[in-house]
Amino acid sequence: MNPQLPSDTLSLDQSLPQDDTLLAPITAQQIRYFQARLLEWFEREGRHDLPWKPQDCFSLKINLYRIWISEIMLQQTQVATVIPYFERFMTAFPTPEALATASEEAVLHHWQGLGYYSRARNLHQAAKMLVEQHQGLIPPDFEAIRSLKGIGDTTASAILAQGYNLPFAILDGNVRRVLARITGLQAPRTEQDRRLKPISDAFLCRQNPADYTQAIMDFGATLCKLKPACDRCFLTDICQAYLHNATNTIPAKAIKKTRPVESVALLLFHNAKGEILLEKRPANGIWGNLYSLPEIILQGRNAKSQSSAIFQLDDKTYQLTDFQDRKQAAAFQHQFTHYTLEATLFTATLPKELQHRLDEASTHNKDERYQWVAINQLAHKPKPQPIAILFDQLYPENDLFTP
DNA sequence: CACTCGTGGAA
DNA sequence: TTTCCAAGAGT
Repeated sequence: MNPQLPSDTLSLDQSLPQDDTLLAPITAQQIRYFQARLLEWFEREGRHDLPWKPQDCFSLKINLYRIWISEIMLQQTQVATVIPYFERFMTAFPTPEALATASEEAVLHHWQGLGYYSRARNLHQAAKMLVEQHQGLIPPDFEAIRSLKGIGDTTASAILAQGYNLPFAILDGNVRRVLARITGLQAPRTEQDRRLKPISDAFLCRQNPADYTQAIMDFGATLCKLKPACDRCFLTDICQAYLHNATNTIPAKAIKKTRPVESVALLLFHNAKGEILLEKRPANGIWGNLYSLPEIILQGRNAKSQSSAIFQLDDKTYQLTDFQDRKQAAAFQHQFTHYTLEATLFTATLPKELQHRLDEASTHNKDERYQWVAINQLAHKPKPQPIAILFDQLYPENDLFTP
């Protein structure tokens, strides 16, 4: 027996919150009924053709690797969006070793357009650790894989449940919707997740964790959606949210916040060779380590970043007003989840002393923050999506900027 | 623990 | 059109 398995003998009365936040008490009978109907439905109408599902033509190691990659891509991202990215990624990096030995730039390039780019950077780092410490084979050990960058509680559990058929319960967006509605859990967002953890554990079908985990996610993604299809649902007779006409208020919705606006100027410089100047963005903030155009913040989204200079070389700083021949060439808006970006594109010429400094630096260091790149090489650089779209418009003869 | 981090689908 | 938010994790 694996000593790390969650307890198989937990008592419902002790582990579940049987109080007034539930519309009705949870019973062992309700759980057995839920598992049986869910697995029966999954067998008949589940999504059995997802490309990361384990296949006999792959080894255990490769099947686990594919499940891992898919789980990272699927974080906060819908299945239909992920599938083409997954196929391209697997062609480029078919094994953990291939991913570990690739450059971060190549990994980010295959992530371009998918968003949340820290996933790609963490994945690359985790692949190196996996190859070093476990020969590329994801071990059946929760703590070991949980310690890898980018793998949290839900992803670790999903990998063990789907890859090793081990009884680890997940708590993702699907499970949150499904189980909050089935049990009728009415609680604010933070308290809700704390309550749902033991509930997810209790509902897990320990005879078949792999199918159960895929089943509850398929159910949440196709029927028990944000706007649920209760008219086609097979669980309305035990769904407390349905029985109390509360599927619209369960689970509790996030508090909505006003989106701040950030205004930036983007600079388009050409040199004598017809190359343009790209900025490799810092590793931490938005679009970390992606290549964009040199940027000046005109109006920040918080009080801290009200404005910034474009270059700071030695003691001299360059701001928008230093480029007196600048001409506005384009403007666009880009909506993030948490703020709105307003960008104005300017063409300008680079002062000669500044151009000399950049030429010197880039011949010495390929990882320099500012790099001259030929137009026909732009497609190979990982870019933020709005920058890729902008390049598509500026250089329509090269139509390879967006994935 | 509240905030940060992308993009596109759905209504 | 605007708004919400999806197979979350890191800080």
